[in-house]
Amino acid sequence: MPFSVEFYKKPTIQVAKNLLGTFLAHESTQGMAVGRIVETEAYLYNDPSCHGFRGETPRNKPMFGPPGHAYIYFIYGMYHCFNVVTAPVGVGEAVLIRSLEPVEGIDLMQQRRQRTAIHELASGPGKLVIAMGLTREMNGANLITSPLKILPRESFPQKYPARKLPVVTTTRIGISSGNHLPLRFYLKDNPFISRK
DNA sequence: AAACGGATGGGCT
DNA sequence: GCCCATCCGTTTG
Repeated sequence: MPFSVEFYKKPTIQVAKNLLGTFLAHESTQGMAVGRIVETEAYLYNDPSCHGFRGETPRNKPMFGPPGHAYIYFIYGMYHCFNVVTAPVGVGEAVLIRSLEPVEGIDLMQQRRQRTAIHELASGPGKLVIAMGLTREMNGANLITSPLKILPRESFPQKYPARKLPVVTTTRIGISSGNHLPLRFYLKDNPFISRK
């Protein structure tokens, strides 16, 4: 069962931390792909590096909509990044999903990525969008009712039994403003994060 | 092991 | 016209 909207209504930094250890699942016509979220970044309305900072535009529209939806945008002419929308309607905030640990549908991910090494499949925001088969058309998708969902930490108890998950907090990657803010979060010692 | 640069196109000042 | 919330192969130390 996916999270209800209550999960996404909490403060954005809280959601960014709570997403660690949960699972992103996409059921496509090609098959099911599941990845464990191991690295996130928070983007806040009053932060110049946040797409929502200068107000709503056609591109960032989903950020200003209800929480619990996808915000997928095109970057560097070649890639897309996937975000989870947070904050109330009218407030443009989101959590960037930066890396996944492949869990299910690994053969499908390898096919989509044209790579065999497990560590290369989804250890970066552009990579995971490809591995999971996310497309531009899924921008704005409802993460509770659409084929793209987020599942709680307890969803795969045989592989990931309940335990404390130490979280490291540090600065974000690839931005040119707000660099000093402690808004990047990842699971300590996890080998699937994009960068140390 | 780290640094570098090319690919490639939409968004916004 | 410049700036990107990136990735990957190649070069350099």
